[in-house]
Amino acid sequence: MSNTKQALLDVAESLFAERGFYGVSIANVADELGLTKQALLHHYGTKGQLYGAVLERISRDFSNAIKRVADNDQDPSARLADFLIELFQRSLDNPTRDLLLMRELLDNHERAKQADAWYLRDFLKSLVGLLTECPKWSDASSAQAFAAVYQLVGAVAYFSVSAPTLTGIGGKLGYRQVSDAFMPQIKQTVSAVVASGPPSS
Amino acid sequence: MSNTKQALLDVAESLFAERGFYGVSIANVADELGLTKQALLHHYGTKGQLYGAVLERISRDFSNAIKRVADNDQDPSARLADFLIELFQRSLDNPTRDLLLMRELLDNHERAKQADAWYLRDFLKSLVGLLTECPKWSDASSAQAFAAVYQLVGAVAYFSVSAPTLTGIGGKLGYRQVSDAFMPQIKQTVSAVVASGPPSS
DNA sequence: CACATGCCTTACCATATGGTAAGTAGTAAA
DNA sequence: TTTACTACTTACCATATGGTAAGGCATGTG
Repeated sequence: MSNTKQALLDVAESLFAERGFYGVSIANVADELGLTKQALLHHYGTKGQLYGAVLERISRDFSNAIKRVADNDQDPSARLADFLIELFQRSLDNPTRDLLLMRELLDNHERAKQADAWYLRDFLKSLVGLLTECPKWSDASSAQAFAAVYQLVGAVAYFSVSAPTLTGIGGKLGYRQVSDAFMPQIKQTVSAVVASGPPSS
Repeated sequence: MSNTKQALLDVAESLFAERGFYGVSIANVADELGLTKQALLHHYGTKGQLYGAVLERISRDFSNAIKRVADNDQDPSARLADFLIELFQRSLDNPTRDLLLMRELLDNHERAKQADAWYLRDFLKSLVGLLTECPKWSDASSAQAFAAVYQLVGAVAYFSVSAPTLTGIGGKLGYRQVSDAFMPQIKQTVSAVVASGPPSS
């Protein structure tokens, strides 16, 4: 991949995350690099293809990260925690991607519905698998395990995209404090969920 | 408020939730009612004002719901659960609003940052207040309480906006099962959080 | 040298968009 | 009957947008 092509992808990822698909014109992206939009169209045939390339790269990075975590072999509950902490760390390191993926969840039901293409699919499958390996969860239905796991993933994703707003409300210091408190809190919740098993109906 | 004005607001809310501010033109909204966009501009001077009116109505409804729950006087942990269940119910009843508010969280940091205008502000304040009234949380920092509460709110909001995607993946039946499992799970997590207090550092 | 190929530009275009201006039909008060 | 107001409409416009067409320029390659 050429240098410009890569640079266009970077800019596009950042702008799409910030303002969404409709909020960004291809001219906006090209301008950022001092190019014309036709230069962009030379590398990526249409706006849709550019957006697709952005998603594809994210998806690729995501699967790699999953594999990395999946390869360690502790007990299920520890790996469960590791998975979620990996997710959380990635969110803190690269919050723009969470923005973009959240937008994708809102906008593109059609694409998201194709389970194969959905970036979270393998991740959730791994998590549910790990949870049902835990003693208290061995008899839980997959729907129960999924609900438990999705609750945790959702908490992290929502917190991540809230960063700008929370910073605005609490100031940088306030946000920092909450952010510091969030990670241990999630860990503790994971432990509690693992330890207590599915809710008794 | 005139009949048409109300109808325009309804359509706008639904479309903005579905496609976002930039994804909807005022002509789209007006067309839905067989009107011209100038009819819309007659009632709401600009597109931005229309969007503002949509948010304002949601915010109003939201505060009313908060007051309703705040008026019952059980013990803190039960009211905490009530608050979150109210939130969850509202989400299930009216998922489009969650979409719209999530978009607002992503798009409009400036508006969201004005704490006064942020729809969740009072809600979160109530929740944090209730949590710190619980015995185990009396010594927790406000950042800790906020992190704990935000985790729960985020879980619910994220689940709500995931509905279309989850339905697409698991089918209507699968989504129904997960959705049924989600509410008890959240309740249990609330209990666990309240009971265990902030994580020991 | 001729010629192709990759990267980019200027020109151009059809369409959509938010918004203004001006006017029309109906209704109600003076 | 005039006046005024509400709820619209048709006409129009400047701007932005995604995309096409065609060409320039550099770097190889035969």
